[in-house]
Amino acid sequence: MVSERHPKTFRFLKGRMRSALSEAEKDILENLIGDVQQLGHGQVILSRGEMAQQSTILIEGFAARVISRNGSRHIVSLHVPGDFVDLHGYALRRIDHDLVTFGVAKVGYMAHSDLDAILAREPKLSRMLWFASLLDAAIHREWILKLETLSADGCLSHLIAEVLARLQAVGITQQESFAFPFTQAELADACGTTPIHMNRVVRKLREEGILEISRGQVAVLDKARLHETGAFDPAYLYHDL
Amino acid sequence: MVSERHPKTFRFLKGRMRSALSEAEKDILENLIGDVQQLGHGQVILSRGEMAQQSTILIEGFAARVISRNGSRHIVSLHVPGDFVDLHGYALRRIDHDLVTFGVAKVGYMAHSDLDAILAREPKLSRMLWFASLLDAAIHREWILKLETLSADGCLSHLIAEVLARLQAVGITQQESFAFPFTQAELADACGTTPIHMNRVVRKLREEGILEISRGQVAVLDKARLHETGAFDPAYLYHDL
DNA sequence: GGGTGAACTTAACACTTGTTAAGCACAGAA
DNA sequence: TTCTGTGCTTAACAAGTGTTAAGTTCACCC
Repeated sequence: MVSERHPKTFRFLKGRMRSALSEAEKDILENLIGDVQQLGHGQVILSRGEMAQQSTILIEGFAARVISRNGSRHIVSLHVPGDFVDLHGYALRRIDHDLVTFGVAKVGYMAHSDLDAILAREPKLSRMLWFASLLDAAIHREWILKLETLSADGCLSHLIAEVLARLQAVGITQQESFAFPFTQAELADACGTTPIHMNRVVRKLREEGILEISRGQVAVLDKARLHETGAFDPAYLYHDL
Repeated sequence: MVSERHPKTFRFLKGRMRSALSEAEKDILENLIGDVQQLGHGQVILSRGEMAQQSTILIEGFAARVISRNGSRHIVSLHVPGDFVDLHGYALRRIDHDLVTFGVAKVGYMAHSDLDAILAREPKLSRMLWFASLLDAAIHREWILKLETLSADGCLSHLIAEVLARLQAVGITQQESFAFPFTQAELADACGTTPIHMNRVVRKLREEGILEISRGQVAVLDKARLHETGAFDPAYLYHDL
């Protein structure tokens, strides 16, 4: 873990809340980030049951919310730079899952006492924080829908389409190829299937010329058909707000 | 639709936020409910794309968030009395699904302009509202987990176990039998399966003496085994907060 | 350069679930 | 009462997915 203080820019944070916040408000938020750490792959940011005194914003890399139940691991959400990965720990206190980094990641911490001050004095920022958690809930609902309606190939397509859209929204990638440090077994954990079946699905999408996944790298070869097989419509990401 | 003004008590609202709010704060919230309506079965409280000027609290009956996609309907969340069913419409403005009543329901409305006032002047209440949406997100995550891990019989068991726990938490039922106006086809919509398969599952749980579902009435015959087949642990409902 | 382990790949078979088709039970309307 | 529609039930078959068991590839370390 490498630690640094008061980094100069958080372009992701600025990028994310672009239209809704003034520069002054963005500065308030940015200055609340007291400590920044570089984490390795598979580090636990916050584990189940912990009472957090701070919340975490993901600055670089990926993170996921992982629930382990009788031996098997399941991924219930994914996070990209700019996300408050455990903002809900602020109001909920106790958290029912682990937060784990995927690949090398940089995170910033925000003390809950500072969030108290925001809630007391900055109604517009409060609403913004609230909005951030509602966006999480909207993404959860879309995951519920995809798990209810899609078969495993559609589910993987949807997942990749979502990650691409979210990365592009924060300006990390313009191309349709990006680093994505998840193994096939972990993709299976996020789609509610088995590694073996995930492998069948990966092969199928590769053979159809839609997608190429190998060694932590994803290349979207045919975005239109990816969206089609994943029934993907980005409206739920509220990128226009 | 029958309309009444300023109902005397909202025991469900009081029941839900019991420990966290003072009586004075509960009164503030309660007085914000401007209009109360009695709705019939299958009424749309709010439909996709609408820009709501108010949010809805469910006082009696059930409601669900329904997403229709190429002809088929899917249920992504269920609501019991005491829930703000579309609080997220306040911060998100545009909503990506329909809200539909199941059975006869009574709802109250809260103007967004009044919520603005709360956010500006009542930090503790603001936090409470935020908590309410985080609770929704926690329930969403549990649904994601159950859809990823459980087969259809586990999924139905989990659904029934959750509804029972939530009804008991707001003090509507002490027994393990309750009115639940959902058809097998609608239960299938909520579990991501087909009506035919839901019927197999209902029969199986009935034959095993775990559950009895008929004509909109559910009777839990063996709660321990229901929780076991549904891998149900109520911690995610945060009823202790 | 060979060994090691993790990730990936493939195959065969069993089980779960979807599909199509049909008939039954029950409540409400005429 | 009969008619009618909706919800429920069942069966047979097809498709999707889980399980078990191998084998392969690749990066990394000795």
